Amino acid sequence: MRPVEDLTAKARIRDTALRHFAEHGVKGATLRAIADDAGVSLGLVQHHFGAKEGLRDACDAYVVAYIKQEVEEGIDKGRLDDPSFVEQTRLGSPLVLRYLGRALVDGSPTAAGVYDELVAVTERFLAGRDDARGHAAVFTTMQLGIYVLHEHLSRALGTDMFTPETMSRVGSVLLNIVSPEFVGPDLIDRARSGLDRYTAGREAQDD
Amino acid sequence: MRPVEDLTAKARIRDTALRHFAEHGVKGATLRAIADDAGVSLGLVQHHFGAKEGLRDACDAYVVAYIKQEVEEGIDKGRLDDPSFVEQTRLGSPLVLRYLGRALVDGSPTAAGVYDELVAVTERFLAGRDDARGHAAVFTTMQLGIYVLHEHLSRALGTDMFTPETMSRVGSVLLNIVSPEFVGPDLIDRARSGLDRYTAGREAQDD
DNA sequence: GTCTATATAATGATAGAC
DNA sequence: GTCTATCATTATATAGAC
Repeated sequence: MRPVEDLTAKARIRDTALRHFAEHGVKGATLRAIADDAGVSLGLVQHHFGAKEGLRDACDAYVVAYIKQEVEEGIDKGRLDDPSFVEQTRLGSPLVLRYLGRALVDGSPTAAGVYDELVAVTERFLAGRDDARGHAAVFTTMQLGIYVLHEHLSRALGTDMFTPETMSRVGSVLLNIVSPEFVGPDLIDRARSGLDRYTAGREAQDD
Repeated sequence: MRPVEDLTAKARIRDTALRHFAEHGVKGATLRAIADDAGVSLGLVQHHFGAKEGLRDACDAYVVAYIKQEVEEGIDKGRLDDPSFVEQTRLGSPLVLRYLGRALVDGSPTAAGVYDELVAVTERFLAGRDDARGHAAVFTTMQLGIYVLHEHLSRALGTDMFTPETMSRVGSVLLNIVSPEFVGPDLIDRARSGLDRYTAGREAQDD
């Protein structure tokens, strides 16, 4: 994990904006607060990103690229078991997911595109079912809803939902709620054993 | 259904604010646009509600009172089969649910209270289970997520999700996704037959 | 690349007339 | 209760120096 001092000012501004947009929404966040928090002047923010819209676009693009890369490395290249990959995901994903959730509510076209893609993937997985699209859409929406409402879920659970322990807990609960009929019993089993491996690995690591 | 002209200006402002806050969030909505849309001056908005915060509080209070009344009449008084009650709910609920979803994201303490209450009710229902609170929290969050992300779900489904037909569709899909083990097979059956009655009644009504 | 200073616009809040 | 006019504040955008 590289220290923040190593990042260029531009990257630092973008990272800070990601946090502010995720927490307050695009309207609620201010360029001044972002500049202050990133340790630069307001002018520099404008210089690098032109307008607020430009900064938002940069955040959108970053998040899409991040997700794309995670999918490629984790699924396509099968690095889901690689400890360094898991660690990297554990650190980077919460912010990206919080940003994505908020962007969905704020009406970002880019985020809408990600949503549509997730629905399409799920629909292909459910191909042949009765109303595959409806099931894919509702299921995807419910899962994303967890990230969008992370603040409330965290309050209800008593801890930040993005901590590894609570992510395990939420994942486990999810597997109990979803019908095995729906996703297929074998997939549920695979997910459950994957979750167990993750939890076990985390506990070993924390020692 | 009473015409809008019958409403006092104050009620009209509040109704309009409900829509604007639901769509753009509190930060994104402007008092001017609300005043224009309600057909009154900016000054009158301030006169009736003092500040933006006051208007938001009024909306929060209205929504809580609405939900409370729906629960009382629908559940406590068992009017769930009464056509006039169903019709009233069908007209009023979409806006209230959209507002509630957005208020949850905007961080309204009142909305957070509603969320907590819903989790508590669900937890009592699941009492005795392993990690009842966790299951109640995740399940409640996923259901609310559907309302929060209504815009995207509607796009994915190809129609506004708050139309009666699509509400039926979503409800039906939901019953397929949730494990009978989780809520209990008898409740699933009851919900399914309730949904069938609702759908049948609606179709008869639409003739 | 980075900063300071300034201009411009939008928005919420206030005051007072009718 | 309702309006118009004005003020004050905040935020974004621009210009230009270093």
